[in-house]
Amino acid sequence: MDKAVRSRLFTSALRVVFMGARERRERDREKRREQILDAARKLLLKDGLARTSVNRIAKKAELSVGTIYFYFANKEDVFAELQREGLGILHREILSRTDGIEKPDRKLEACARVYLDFSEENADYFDVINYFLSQPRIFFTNGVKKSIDLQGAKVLKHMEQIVAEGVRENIFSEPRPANFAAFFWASIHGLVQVKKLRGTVIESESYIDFYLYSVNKLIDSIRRHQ
Amino acid sequence: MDKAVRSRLFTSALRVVFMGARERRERDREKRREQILDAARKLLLKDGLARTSVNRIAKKAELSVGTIYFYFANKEDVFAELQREGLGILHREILSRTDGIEKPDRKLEACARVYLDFSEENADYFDVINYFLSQPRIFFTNGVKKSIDLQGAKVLKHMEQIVAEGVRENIFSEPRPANFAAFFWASIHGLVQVKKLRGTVIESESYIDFYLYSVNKLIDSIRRHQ
Amino acid sequence: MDKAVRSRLFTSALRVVFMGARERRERDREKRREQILDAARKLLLKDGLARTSVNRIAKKAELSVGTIYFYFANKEDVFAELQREGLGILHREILSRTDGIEKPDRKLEACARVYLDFSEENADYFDVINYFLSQPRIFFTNGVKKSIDLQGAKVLKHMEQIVAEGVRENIFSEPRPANFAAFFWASIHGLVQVKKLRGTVIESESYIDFYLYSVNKLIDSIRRHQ
Amino acid sequence: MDKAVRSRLFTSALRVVFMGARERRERDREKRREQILDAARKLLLKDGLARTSVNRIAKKAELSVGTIYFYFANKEDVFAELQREGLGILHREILSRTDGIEKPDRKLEACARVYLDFSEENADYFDVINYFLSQPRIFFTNGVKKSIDLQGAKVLKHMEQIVAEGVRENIFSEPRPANFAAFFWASIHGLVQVKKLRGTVIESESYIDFYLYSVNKLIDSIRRHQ
DNA sequence: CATGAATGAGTATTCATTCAT
DNA sequence: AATGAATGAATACTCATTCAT
Repeated sequence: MDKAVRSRLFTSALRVVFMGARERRERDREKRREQILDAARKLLLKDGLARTSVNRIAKKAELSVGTIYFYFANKEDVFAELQREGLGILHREILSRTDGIEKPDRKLEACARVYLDFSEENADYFDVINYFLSQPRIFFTNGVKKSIDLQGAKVLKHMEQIVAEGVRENIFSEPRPANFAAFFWASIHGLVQVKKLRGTVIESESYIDFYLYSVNKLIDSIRRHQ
Repeated sequence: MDKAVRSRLFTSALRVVFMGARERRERDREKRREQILDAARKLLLKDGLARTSVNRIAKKAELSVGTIYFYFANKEDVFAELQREGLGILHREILSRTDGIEKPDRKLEACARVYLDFSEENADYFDVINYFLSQPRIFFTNGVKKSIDLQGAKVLKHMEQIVAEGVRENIFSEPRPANFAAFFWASIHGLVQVKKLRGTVIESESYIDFYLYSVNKLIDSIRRHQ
Repeated sequence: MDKAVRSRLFTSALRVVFMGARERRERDREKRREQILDAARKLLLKDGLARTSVNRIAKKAELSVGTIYFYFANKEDVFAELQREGLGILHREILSRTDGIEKPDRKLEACARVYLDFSEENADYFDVINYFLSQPRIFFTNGVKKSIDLQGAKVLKHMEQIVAEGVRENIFSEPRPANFAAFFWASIHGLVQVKKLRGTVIESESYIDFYLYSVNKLIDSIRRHQ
Repeated sequence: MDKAVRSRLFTSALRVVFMGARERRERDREKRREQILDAARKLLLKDGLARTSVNRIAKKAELSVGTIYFYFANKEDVFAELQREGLGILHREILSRTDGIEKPDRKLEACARVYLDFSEENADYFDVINYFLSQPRIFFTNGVKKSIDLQGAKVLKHMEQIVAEGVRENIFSEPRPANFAAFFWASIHGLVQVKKLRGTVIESESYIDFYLYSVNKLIDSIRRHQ
């Protein structure tokens, strides 16, 4: 083996080691963030926002408080991330479960079903979203709010397109699809929130019947009558 | 005078004295409770839920902290009382502002307007209601919970009656007025909650336009089409 | 012993007990305040303002943090009290040690000596005063500042009166005694502060000589020359 | 070529290479130090002493925290350097602003004015100086302390020379110019410190009037009376 | 040489609640 | 029945410093 070869080998070996180190670090960082978010999510869902402090997150994540602040600028930032995550999942879910459906009205119904399912199957994420929505007054700084709203907007945009599609196909009659999408979402959100009152205030036989009854009323309100 | 007579006389005399004292005590106790609730309410309306602590209530009421805990088991108990108050205000407001209206559809619209107004003008009462409603676990004693539910049920019942009225007058078509009332309320609750997103997710020109647009869609969904 | 007497005795006994309790409580409160101030003073002088936190004061005083805040509204309030105390002692000291002296110029010199002595014998209190004087920018809220300044003003007022006396006796010539008093105090304060530099920047044989040399220069500056 | 010769040649060759490298390294090191001090200075002037942390210096300097600790043992060490800078600025300022002035009494007055201006215009440098001066214990390594004292001594020396000059010119009468310089500086330092009390303790119309009134009294105290 | 992740004690202040009197 | 002193854990966030890589 001559010098040149040896040198080249050495260099490449070094590169591998260095690349590996940098990559590993990056991966470690991502892992730490996830570790923190996991702890935060668990606490939030177990004890509620009020009792989810940075100190408790740190303890749960088996990290120091300082470390939390190394990875996140704020307590706010931690929760914002969780909300973005949740909205992302919701969005993908909606996309995949409206994909095979032809008729726009069925698509809207599917959206509503996905929302209810999401609130049950991803109860944790739903609660995070719900938490901030039902929080009295502002909690997020503007920048963070914008970024969350953007994720939320994706969901709404999808519904809006379904409505527009229905209008084109002469199934729906609605001059402002965006408005209806917002209305639709606000309503099903309220309906899902109210689920916990079944048996007392909501007397209906079964909640799912009540939910679908309501969703259909919502869809009917833009259905074109011949 | 024999012993028995003397005894009876004595007992009845005692009763008179004790009744007076007991009644006075009762009245004093009620006065103190009111005094505490007054202070709590004032602080709630001035500083919001988060900044209304027992210590501050005590200072405001010119009583000691210990006294607060003599009359209320918890901080939550104080707010539970306020929530009942809030629901009472909402109920009376709805009654009075639907009173002069003839047409059931206008009445429903008025209900929705009252709800929005209440969330703005009595923002702190609204927050208290919302706080306890979006809380996952129950921490009220059964009696307290029942009494709150009762107040809430009154509101729904009133809406149900409006729907039933509309059905009788052939303006609405709805086989289950109670269901629709619940749906209506859940929807407008969601719509009010979503107000904080105006400007980002809710793009509509003005929130009130969006709100009324939505409320009318809701009412349209049970309107009889000729 | 008849009933009336017994009743009166009982009442008076009760009063004694109650008075005692109230008084004892008052004394306890004063004792606690002193306890807190003692701890605060010790820490301030040992570790400096920056390291004198409420938590440390509490630990030193063997009390809980909450208790500190029960007796003082602020960290600021604690230190303000210390400063007031110190200024009070200084004032009394100046009064007593200028009392027997006839000549105004000797009186002023005595003031300066008291200030130096105070900085040595009550080094702790002097340091507290000095600490806040040498603190960059504001530390106290307006109300507190006013109250401290009032104590300080007493000291200055006394010096001003000495100057005015000297003017009346034709020993001093100074149209604005208040101005001179402030100047005099500022100067001797600076001189005392600079004591720690003796041996390096201040080369003079003995510090006390340097101090008296300076004080006499100050007094000479208003002495009437015949 | 014997071993010894080879060795000597090798050593000298090495030295050449190393000297170059060492020098470059030295220059790099100096550059890094400067880079750190620049950042520290900027933060100090922008946010004040309290908010200038090592982490923030590192961020500002676009270096890692570790690097700061490679070049400076302490946070204090960084500020010690800045203090030297501050004293240097003060010295140069005094030199330049007494330069054109003829009369020694006017020169002294100018010194006093420079001191006041410095405390205002270079408030943060003044704070650093004051901070270390009013600190009770020494925490500088001897070398650092010496170097600071030297800078401070330069300022005093200059004042002493002005006094001596005045004595020679028969304007001043002062057997110990060094003593007076120290006295003068201690006094104006006290006067500047006391500025924050204007409006309460210092009642004078305007602080600057009070300051100049005082400075003139100081100068008068060594002025030869004919 | 340089990095930057990690630490954990530290900050002032608030809080619901207890309990001896 | 009422008081009010006392608690101490809790809050979000910062800091100087260390150390493996």
